[in-house]
Amino acid sequence: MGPVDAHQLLTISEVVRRSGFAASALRYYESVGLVPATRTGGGQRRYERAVLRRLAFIRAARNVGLTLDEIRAELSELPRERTPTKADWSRISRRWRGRLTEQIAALTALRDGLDSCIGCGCLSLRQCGVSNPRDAVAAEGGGAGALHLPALVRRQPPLGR
Amino acid sequence: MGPVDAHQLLTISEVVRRSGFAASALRYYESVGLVPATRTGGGQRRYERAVLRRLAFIRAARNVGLTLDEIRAELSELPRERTPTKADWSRISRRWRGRLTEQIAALTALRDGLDSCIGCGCLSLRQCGVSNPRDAVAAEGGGAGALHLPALVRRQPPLGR
DNA sequence: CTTCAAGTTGAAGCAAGGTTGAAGTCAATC
DNA sequence: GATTGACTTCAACCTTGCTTCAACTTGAAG
Repeated sequence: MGPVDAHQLLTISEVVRRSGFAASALRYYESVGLVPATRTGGGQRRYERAVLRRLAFIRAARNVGLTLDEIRAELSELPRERTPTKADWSRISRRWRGRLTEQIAALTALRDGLDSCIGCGCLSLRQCGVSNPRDAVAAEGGGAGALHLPALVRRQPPLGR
Repeated sequence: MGPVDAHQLLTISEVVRRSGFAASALRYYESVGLVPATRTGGGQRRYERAVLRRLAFIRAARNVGLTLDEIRAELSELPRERTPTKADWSRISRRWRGRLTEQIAALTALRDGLDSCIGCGCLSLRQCGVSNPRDAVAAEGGGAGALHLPALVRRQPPLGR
């Protein structure tokens, strides 16, 4: 097949090549309503050029740590089928920035807590901020100052509903 | 039952209360060989006090982003059943520190890339470092400098291989 | 027309880290 | 001795974000 002529519609393999997403991912994205595709008479997918931008947005959002659901929400906030303005993008990227800043702060706090622990062997439930973010202990003596770890960072494991 | 007497063995519910882990998690940890428990004649779990420290270690390691497998590896590095020395702990926490520092650097780079994008609307596959870490594009014109995002940070969502 | 890479589908699988439920047991109290 | 609450096991299920498979069809080149 190949990138033959200056068609305005792209085959899935061209989108794969140009976006870096796997074909299976593209199909999956279509199935969950993230990335639209039209079809040929025979049922093959044809993508508009605009999906490349959409995919770039998706990848960026994934890098920032958003789930596909969250991405869907953000995408739906961009007025359907008018090219996003700088104001749109600016609003969104400011939110992402805040999110990243939070994550950074949390990790930094964790690392600094760790620093203050090195060599102390204090890894005790009651006293150590690194093992005891948010003071999950309740009774058992007055808790020392606990490291507050925002959920964003704690979110690394799926958490189980 | 309750924390009746100064037994040296703890029931599962006491460990739940004092560690903050769910009982189901404790059972799971035992099943994967992370946290040992003895049994009463009737088959109920009894925990030694030391497991509280072990659980604290596990929580701290989870916070740092280790998987249970990695945690098992680190725990096995601590000589079985001698109380870890400060040197042991220091060695480990230095590793964790490095890991956190990497994560922080990656997030910071991502945020700065975002900063340089705000308002530019440039979210294009070829040019935008935020959407194009590691330059996944191959051909299609000379790629601009791409943000290198270590896997560590990308790991926030479960990832599915 | 033939050929064959490229495309299609739906269901199932994987990875991690648990949770939930059913069905039954233990232990301490009324 | 009966009730109650804490505990047990085991298998099945959950979530996210895809990938893989098998079996078939399209479509463009020769």
